[in-house]
Amino acid sequence: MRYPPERKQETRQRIIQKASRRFREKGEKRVAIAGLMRELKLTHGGFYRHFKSKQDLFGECLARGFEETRERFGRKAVKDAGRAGLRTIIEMYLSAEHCAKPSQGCPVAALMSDIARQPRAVRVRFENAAHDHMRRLEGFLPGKTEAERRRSFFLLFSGMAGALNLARAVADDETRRAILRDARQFYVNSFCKW
Amino acid sequence: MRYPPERKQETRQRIIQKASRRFREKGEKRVAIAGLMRELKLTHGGFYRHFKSKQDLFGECLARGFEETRERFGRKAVKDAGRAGLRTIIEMYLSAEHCAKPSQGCPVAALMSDIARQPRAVRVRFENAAHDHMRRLEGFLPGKTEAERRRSFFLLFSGMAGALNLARAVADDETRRAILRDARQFYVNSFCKW
DNA sequence: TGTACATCAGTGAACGCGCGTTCACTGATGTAC
DNA sequence: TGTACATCAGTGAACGCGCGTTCACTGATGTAC
Repeated sequence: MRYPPERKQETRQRIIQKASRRFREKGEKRVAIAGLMRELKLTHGGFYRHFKSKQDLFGECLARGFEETRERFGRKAVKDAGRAGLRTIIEMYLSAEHCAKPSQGCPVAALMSDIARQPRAVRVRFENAAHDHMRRLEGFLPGKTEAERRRSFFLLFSGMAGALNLARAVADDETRRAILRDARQFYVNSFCKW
Repeated sequence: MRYPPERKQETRQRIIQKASRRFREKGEKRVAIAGLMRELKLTHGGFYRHFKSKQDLFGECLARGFEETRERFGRKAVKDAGRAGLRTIIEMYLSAEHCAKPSQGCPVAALMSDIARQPRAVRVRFENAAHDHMRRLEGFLPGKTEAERRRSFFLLFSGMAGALNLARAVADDETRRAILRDARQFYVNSFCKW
């Protein structure tokens, strides 16, 4: 059936949104196209009208993941520019809530090792999305030059993503809370004092 | 055929060693039992004489991964106790070489997001292996009490694992080198000055 | 305004493949007598 | 010392399932006349 012209873009965006969450929740390999489309009340065949391949979709989903995270965490931070905003961002990033909901949080934290294993084409898209993400957070980052802020961004977010992942990996709740608490303190101390 | 009694343990260890490397290289989902056994010149059926399931093997492999990393990185650091040794460990952990060879390096860095998605039983084993790893590195860690050293350990290694993963994820060689260089500097500054 | 045709998002069967696990079997070594 | 039997690491076919991708088809809407 033919549908109104804006419908295709809508469907495409619905697929990306759902997939982006599923990927962050389950990992790249554990999300299946057919299951994904079924969740959207579509059939798997139509998928290839929107994406070249599963990998292509995965690439899109990384950028989308950053956007979603900004919407979730950025909003509250925006009222406080610079240092205070950064503190808010760090505390939200390393919160018990973000830890408990990988599907709605930072794609780097949720998909770190998956991304590292992707073919170059996907990693190029990841790098672009990460750079774009950085530019949108630049106002919060310590550093006088762009290069310094870039350095802060990569250090802070890779470190926090590592800590968050470790917190997700351990089995004991007390250990998990301790990891998050210590990391909040450490990253606030290290990055909110410039 | 029946084999000499020590043979079974040998085979078990051979499986763990090969699997541990394959897992770190490809991720949990992309390693297949049959392929793994074929690499060892065995057939897949025999696998279940040694392990209850693939998950069971994965659990074993995490502990083995830590051992291997200690053998690789610890040896050079051992001559310098404390601060100087820790600096060596940090520089090796964040080296271009470790970055390029996930299969022979830290299992946390290689499998971070995979571990976070495992069922509780596997995460319990991971946590135990991580604690054991910490105890063996305790002599290098800053902190007066065991709790302080534990805190240092989790902060330092989760942060470094995040940075290493990010370096592996980006596509551009220059960006990768910059991430590693900045991280070496940051973690040496933060942890080798107590 | 009405009619014939083109478009193309979405359908669902099918292809070819790989995977984790089970199971009846093999046969060299260990053990009981 | 010699013989009969038990053991069990390893074999390889089979089971049941899921996956990414392709493709002929459908049919409501858009377009040309």
